[in-house]
Parts: sequence; C-alpha cells; structure tokens
Amino acid sequence: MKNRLKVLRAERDWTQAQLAEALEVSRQTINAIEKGKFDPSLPLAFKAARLFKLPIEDIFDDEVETK
Amino acid sequence: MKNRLKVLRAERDWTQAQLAEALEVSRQTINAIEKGKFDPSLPLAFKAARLFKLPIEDIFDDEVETK
DNA sequence: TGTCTAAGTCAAGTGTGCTTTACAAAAAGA
DNA sequence: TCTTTTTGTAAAGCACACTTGACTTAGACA
Repeated sequence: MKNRLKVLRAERDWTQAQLAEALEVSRQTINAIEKGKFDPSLPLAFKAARLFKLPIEDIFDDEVETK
Repeated sequence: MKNRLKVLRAERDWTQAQLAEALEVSRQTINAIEKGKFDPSLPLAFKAARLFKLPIEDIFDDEVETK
C-alpha cells in the first residue's frame, strides 16, 4: 500500500515524530507506514484523513505498486 | 466503528456468504464486522469500496457510537 | 571536527484481524 | 410442522498492526 504521508508532512514541514504525536501513534509506526513496511489500521487511516482533511483514498493507495 | 454493509447487502439482496466471497474473506469475518466485533483492515475496506463503488467514508463510520 | 536533529532499523512483546471448524438460533418456505 | 437457508457465536491458531527501547545513519551547522 502506497501513501502520501511523506509529501503531506513535507507540505506542512512536520517531522515523523510530530505526525506520530498528532495521530497518537509511535514514531516507528509512522516510519514503517511511510516505508511501506505495513498498512495502517482503518481507524488510523480515518485519523490521518481527518488530520489532513482529505479522503482516505487521497492519502492511501491500495493499487498494486508497479515499480 | 459503524458500517453500512448490512444495508448495502440488502439493497443487492446478498447474503453474508455472498459478500464474503466477493471480498475474499470468510463469512464469519463479514458477520463480525457487521456486528461491530472488530474493524476491517484498510485493504479490506478498499476492497469493499471498490465493490460497492463508494468512498470508504460512505461505507464505514469512524465516529463514536452514541447508542 | 563535534554536536544536534531527523530518519531508518531491529528485537521482543501485546493486541487484534482473520482463519477454520463447529454448532445453535432465527428466518423463510414448503 | 418440517426442512433449508441464513445469521450468530465460540474456540484455537496464525499473521500483522503497533508498542517500547535501543542503536545506527545522515544532514545541518557551529
């Protein structure tokens, strides 16, 4: 699952730690999600959507990565 | 987490088993999600959104249940 | 060069999403 | 009523979302 967290962070000049705090998860969790290590839970995706005021589909991308 | 799966099923006259098959999960998983026993994973939420051609937010509701 | 911050990663542990198997309860049809 | 279908639920097990703690790497800057 791809996601735009890194870009959305950059647009706001936030660190992984700051985003983690805003979403009430650990910094390692943010890092792992950004690096594609695992997918966030649905509740966490909702939290991110509310934080960035974007639909979940605009933050996370379920399509297969064709790297 | 509330959800409209039961209604969306009813609109299409589908059983839990049929929805489970369409989403490639077990019937018990559909039942548990409909009954609020646990939240679906984000990938499963994406699958449901594609199946029903609706945004994830139109199927699942992260707001606190005020029963 | 040395220091500070941000990012990346690993290990071990906890909780939960989802499975299969099985059975009971409820609904629907004859 | 009898039978079939659908829904609800439980137990045991596996995989993964997420945690804390610790360590490394890289960049910025004095």
